[in-house]
Amino acid sequence: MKKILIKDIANALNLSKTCVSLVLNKRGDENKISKQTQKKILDYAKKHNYVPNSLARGLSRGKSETIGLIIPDISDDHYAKIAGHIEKKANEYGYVVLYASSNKDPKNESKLIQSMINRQVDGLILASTQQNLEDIKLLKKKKVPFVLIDRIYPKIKTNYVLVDNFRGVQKAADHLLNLNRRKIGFVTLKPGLDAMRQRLLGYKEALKKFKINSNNSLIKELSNVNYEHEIKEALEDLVRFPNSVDAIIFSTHYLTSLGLRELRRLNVKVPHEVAIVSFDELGAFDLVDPPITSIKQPGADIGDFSVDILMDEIKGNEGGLDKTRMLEAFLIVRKSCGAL
Amino acid sequence: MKKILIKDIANALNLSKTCVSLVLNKRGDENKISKQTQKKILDYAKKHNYVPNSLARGLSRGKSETIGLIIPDISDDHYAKIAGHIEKKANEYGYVVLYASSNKDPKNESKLIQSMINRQVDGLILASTQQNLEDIKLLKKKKVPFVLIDRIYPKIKTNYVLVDNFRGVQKAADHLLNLNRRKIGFVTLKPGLDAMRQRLLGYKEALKKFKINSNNSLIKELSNVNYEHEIKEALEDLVRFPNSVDAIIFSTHYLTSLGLRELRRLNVKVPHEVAIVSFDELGAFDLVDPPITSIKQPGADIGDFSVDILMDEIKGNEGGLDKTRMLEAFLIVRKSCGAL
DNA sequence: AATTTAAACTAAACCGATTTAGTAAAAATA
DNA sequence: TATTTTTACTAAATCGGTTTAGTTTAAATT
Repeated sequence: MKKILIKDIANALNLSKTCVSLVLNKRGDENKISKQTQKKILDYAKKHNYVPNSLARGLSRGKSETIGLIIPDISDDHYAKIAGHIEKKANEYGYVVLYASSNKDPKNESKLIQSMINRQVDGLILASTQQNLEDIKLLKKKKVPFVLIDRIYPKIKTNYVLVDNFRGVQKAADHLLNLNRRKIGFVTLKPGLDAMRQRLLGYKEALKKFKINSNNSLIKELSNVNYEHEIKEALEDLVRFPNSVDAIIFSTHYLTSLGLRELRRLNVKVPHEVAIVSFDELGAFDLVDPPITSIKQPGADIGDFSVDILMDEIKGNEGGLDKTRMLEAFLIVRKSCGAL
Repeated sequence: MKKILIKDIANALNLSKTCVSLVLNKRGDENKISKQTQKKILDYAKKHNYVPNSLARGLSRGKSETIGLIIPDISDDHYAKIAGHIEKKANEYGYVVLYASSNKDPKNESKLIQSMINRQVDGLILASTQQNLEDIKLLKKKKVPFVLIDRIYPKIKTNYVLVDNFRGVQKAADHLLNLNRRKIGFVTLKPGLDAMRQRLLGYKEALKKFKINSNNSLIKELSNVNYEHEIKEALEDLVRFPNSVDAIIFSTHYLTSLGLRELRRLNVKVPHEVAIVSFDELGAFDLVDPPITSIKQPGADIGDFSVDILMDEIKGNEGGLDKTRMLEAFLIVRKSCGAL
């Protein structure tokens, strides 16, 4: 029951390695290997359960039927969902996924890109830390097929699969405004990420269209490392006079969770006193008290489209068409915004 | 800026490939390569940013510094968390993770195991479908280093990292019993998985110790494919006379979510009329109305221990000591059980 | 001075595939 | 019948490393 190699098949059938290899790669006909010989080889291979050594094959062909996926953190709900879809779709194309989490560290990300490349991945899908301009440029120059998801490098033209953060938040704010909420707070993270910037802009744009002056004291930008503490003060400030907001938009799901806990502590009635909307959601948001109105990101589409584009890229099409797919985020209306 | 190979370094410095390879693998001293030569090689390599081609290296050494991780589904919260920890820990050991989801299909799992092996992974961590006895036996026979997590094959002695499902549920039931709930329902999946069997046994054991006869009509075993529908009828039956339960234990988090929705639809007051406890939890369970008492699985430990054991296994120790780590699950008490 | 030993490397085989550039024998054509 | 084509393969190079078994030169020992 030990591993069987091409050489073994060749020896057993008194044929050359070449012949066996050709047949096993379905290139027997075009190379005029007789039908009988082909059958003999195929049968023998099946019977002895031959499977090629992917490393050897990858080495000699310079490809590996593997794509690399680098994300900030696989244990984050959002990325886990995307990863699941990417894997499924990649499998359909006959590819396997090698994944790695950068843990939001650009240095780490850089190493991982290197590591993926010398593992001969055929392409990369990357939710970048957004602080790796040089690596991305290099990928482009080296013509490594890749797709950036979720995060944008404004200076680089390439393949992107993005969510329309701007419109997403705008929808949420519109919704609140239409429900006659006028003092809307916005709790977000400092704009290290373009996504955060876009969400803030979407918020401002919505207010503008309603002819409401955006008031900076209603906008709370928390530090990426210390948000768990900062959010307490931020919410107290939003809720108290003179701000006295009647609604809050949280720019990401974990801020929502933390924020809601805080609002409860402050004895603020949601949604009567303050309505809330969350960008992105967690599994049980519909069961929360109150169920949380969320802007839902299309995780399945992000996964599917990124693989589709990557496959295009891999299959030659080196025109370098720089495909960008901007996906819509949807508002899921529940009770927390006061609509129901 | 193109890829630089060992051959290139050798040529540039007028040395042999052997010499360069030895030095780059830190085997220069033991092979008596002069310090100067070593420095020359190292400097040149650094300067030109040499990184070995992992496929070539893997092929020739028969190892790849990669471990394979096969789980039912990466987008499941529980497995995503575990995967995150496995990756982190593996990285500490200098390993990379190749992951794949079996989607709960044994055939698929079987293929993935094959695929991982001919990618020369140095070891496997496997949350099996539990219907792959043959493959697991084969792994053992072939002495492939591997660790099974979360799922057990009672017939196979090998390395396991498991959660004590029995004790976990027992704790939950004890807790409810101590709160004077006496008619406790148990909603679970048909016991395809040993974990489910253990949870059921834990429930029964707790009742037994309290001298309560377990009543089969209080136990609802739903089909793995159709539970979303079946749960409705199951809950109605539990809640109505003559069953009229005063508590329910759900054997996994998604049953809890579905179940809670259903209880709301039935206008059952949780926890006043019916207390609930969930095995395993979802991110926002503390925010749900009411916050859900859960039996929390030690995801971090599962990840860490499984990698530790696997590394032991890989680093020789072929004694085949069949290490088993049984981890405790903890009860997190919140309002849904009526305690607070 | 002859022989051993040590230092500092190197040639070539190997890992297990793929692929290029043939070749021998049979069949077709002139 | 001699030549060309076609059929049905095969030898050997290649991918980019690692590793085994030497080799050469200088230093140490007898």
